[in-house]
Amino acid sequence: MKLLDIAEVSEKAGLPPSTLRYYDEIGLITPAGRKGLRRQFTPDAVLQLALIEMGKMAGFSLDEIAGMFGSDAKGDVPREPLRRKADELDRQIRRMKTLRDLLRHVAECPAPSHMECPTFRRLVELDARHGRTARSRN
Amino acid sequence: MKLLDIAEVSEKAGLPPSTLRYYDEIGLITPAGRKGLRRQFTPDAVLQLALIEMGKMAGFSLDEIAGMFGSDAKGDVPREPLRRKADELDRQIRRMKTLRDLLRHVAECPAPSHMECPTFRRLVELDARHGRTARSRN
DNA sequence: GTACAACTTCAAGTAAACTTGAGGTCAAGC
DNA sequence: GCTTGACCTCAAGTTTACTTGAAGTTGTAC
Repeated sequence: MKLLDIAEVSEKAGLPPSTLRYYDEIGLITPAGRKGLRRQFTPDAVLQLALIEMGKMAGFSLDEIAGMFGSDAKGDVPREPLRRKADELDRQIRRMKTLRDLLRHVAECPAPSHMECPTFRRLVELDARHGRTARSRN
Repeated sequence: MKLLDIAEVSEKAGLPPSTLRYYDEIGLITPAGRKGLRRQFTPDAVLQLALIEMGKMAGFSLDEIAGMFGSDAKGDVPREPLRRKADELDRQIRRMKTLRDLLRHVAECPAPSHMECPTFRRLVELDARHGRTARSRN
């Protein structure tokens, strides 16, 4: 299997080498080996990094991401937490759709101030009610 | 108009008073006035905070959020950037749906390692292609 | 009119996720 | 076999978004 060095992975994943070293340091990714001091990665590392980016984009911490896909070795990621994360994502997607609609509305709405626009208020209030149970990032 | 003191707003918004003070300090929210030293807020502050939470959840920085809804006074938030943010949100929503599907799949899939599962790989690769142009959080 | 709980300010501390820089190592091409 | 550029390590610095704590102030209830 052909191995890639850090610069190639960095390039393909669109992340600086310093980030890859950091991820290695915290155990989020693991080089397949070393050539001298230099890290060598399998091509799958690029895929793994795409996965990590996805997790970050969804607001998960690197720790959480490690928990989801990291314990590959054991073969047994607990399923129930994963389902809960998926449900959480569904709620988050709902809220993001509301925010998207809000932004589009504000871009169109002639009201002097958003807070005076009933459509705007309705959307925020709707979210406030449904968002109660959803996770907030910190 | 009846004003709320910081504890009431904190309670209704589900945020600690220290956070409200911090948001005030950075100009993200503005108390309607003071009673002695004490901040007094309009009921709308609660709505505004819900809006801020939504923005945070979508991965916007407090600065970006201020830019979206903050310059209320001027009455003229530039529309084009807002539309672009909305489009960005659409892409993000697409990726989050992929991640959600991935999580659900991993919770079900009997493959010994995700990376060996072709369904898994296909989903990640699909995202990697589409995610290229999308914003990454930092 | 005094007690006190709830507010206030301001400086410093914290956590996550990196980046930067100094000083060292080494594989590859000439 | 030597240069060189790309890698390495490790410590310290950076940014964002807060929290904490000490020391002071004040509206409200008694």
